[in-house]
Amino acid sequence: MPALSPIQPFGRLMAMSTAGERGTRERILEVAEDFLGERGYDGTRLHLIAQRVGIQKASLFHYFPSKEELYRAVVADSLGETEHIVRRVLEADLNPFDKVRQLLEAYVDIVAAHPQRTKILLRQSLGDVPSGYEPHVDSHRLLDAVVAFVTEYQRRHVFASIDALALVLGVIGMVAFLFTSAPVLGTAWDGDPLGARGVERVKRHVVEVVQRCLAVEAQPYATAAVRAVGGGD
Amino acid sequence: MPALSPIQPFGRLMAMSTAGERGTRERILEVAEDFLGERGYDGTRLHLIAQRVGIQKASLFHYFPSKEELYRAVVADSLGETEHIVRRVLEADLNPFDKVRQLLEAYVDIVAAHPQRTKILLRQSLGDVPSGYEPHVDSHRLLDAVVAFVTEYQRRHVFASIDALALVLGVIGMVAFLFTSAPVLGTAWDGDPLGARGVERVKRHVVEVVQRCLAVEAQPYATAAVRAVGGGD
DNA sequence: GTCTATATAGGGATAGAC
DNA sequence: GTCTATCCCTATATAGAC
Repeated sequence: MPALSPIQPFGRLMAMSTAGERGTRERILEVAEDFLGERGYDGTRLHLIAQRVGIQKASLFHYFPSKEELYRAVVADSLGETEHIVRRVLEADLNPFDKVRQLLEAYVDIVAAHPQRTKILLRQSLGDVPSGYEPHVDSHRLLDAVVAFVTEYQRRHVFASIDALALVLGVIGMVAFLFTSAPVLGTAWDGDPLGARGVERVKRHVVEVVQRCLAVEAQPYATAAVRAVGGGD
Repeated sequence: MPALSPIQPFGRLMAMSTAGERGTRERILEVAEDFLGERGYDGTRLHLIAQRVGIQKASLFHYFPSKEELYRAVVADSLGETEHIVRRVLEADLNPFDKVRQLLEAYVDIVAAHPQRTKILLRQSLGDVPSGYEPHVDSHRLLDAVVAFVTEYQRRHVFASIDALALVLGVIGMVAFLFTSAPVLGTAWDGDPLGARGVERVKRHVVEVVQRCLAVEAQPYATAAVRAVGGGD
């Protein structure tokens, strides 16, 4: 039988059994990710995971010692891929505004491709984790890297001096909420936000917002603009 | 756990029992709001609510027929106050940019004053509701009203023609995430985001972001807005 | 209206055969 | 590695005394 490493950075890609079939363990992770995103940790029922995978509930415990360990495995998996992709863009050789664009587009793509993961991370920030679970330091590292990138170009006056940490955190929340809320709140949203057109729409919007926020020289427009147009009715 | 807000919105004021003392029912709602925000619907334990209120678990069922009904009562309460405040600003007689500012400041204040409510609403958008629960139409109405306000001034070319629905939804997500994530993710965030300074920081940031987004002629790389100001009228 | 005691269900986890 | 059967606990909810 194949060696199943307990921790798998991008495990799903390579942890195939020698028999060539797709690992049951990987299938469990997929299904669990779905349920954890959709229903949260407390709302996730192991027997439903087993049912969808097509095994008995007890068999789950052959692969994961507990519900909490299953949760940790799912989270580690999710974070790993996101970090990998974001870092690659971050380290690319691009001019800063293009890098911002690519960073955002890549991020939106990830979120759109794995909405359940995003929900899990959102839930984490809400404190929806197994009791006694401490949030990952990994995500901090990634966050810090992005903030550092922004700050560096602010120092050089290429980006406007907007609150960098707030901007980055805000964008994460913005993207996450756009995708998760649209099915519920967005009656006016045209079509499925996770569909091709929806993703493009989110992408376009987020890029525009952030580029406006980072554009230098665009500060005192607020009241000025409205007066210029003669607004205020 | 932090003390709960002394402010009593709407229903809680009048739903006194004939016994005449300060409503136990209201106290239950307060505590339940706390737990529902902090732990989610599935994660909320009735016996803990009872414990904190200082009654027996069974007594809860004297006031609410079920956990789900308790949840509905909490949500109705929360939504009511938010809608009331936002609408008041929305209908005020202000120039559009000032209205945007006040709208945002009021919203941030509400969220900061009742972080648990925000979490509950965020959780709703994640689908974290009692099974068989259908999301509120009320919030749609409010959302539509805000979007209509933005759209109207876009039509008049006072606001830039950015995706209005995405902007509004995005801001909601942004604010919510800033408050909920900072305790978890924001190691670099200076102090408690829900403290006075944290709230001001969020407020300042959100106002800046949105005003940049709505400013006409402030395309990335462009300096049109600055020229407009510099040139005077 | 609040309590004690209990009913009932369901969930996570284990034992052990195959 | 997967199954059946079951343990054990906790959670919602009810019954009924005071």
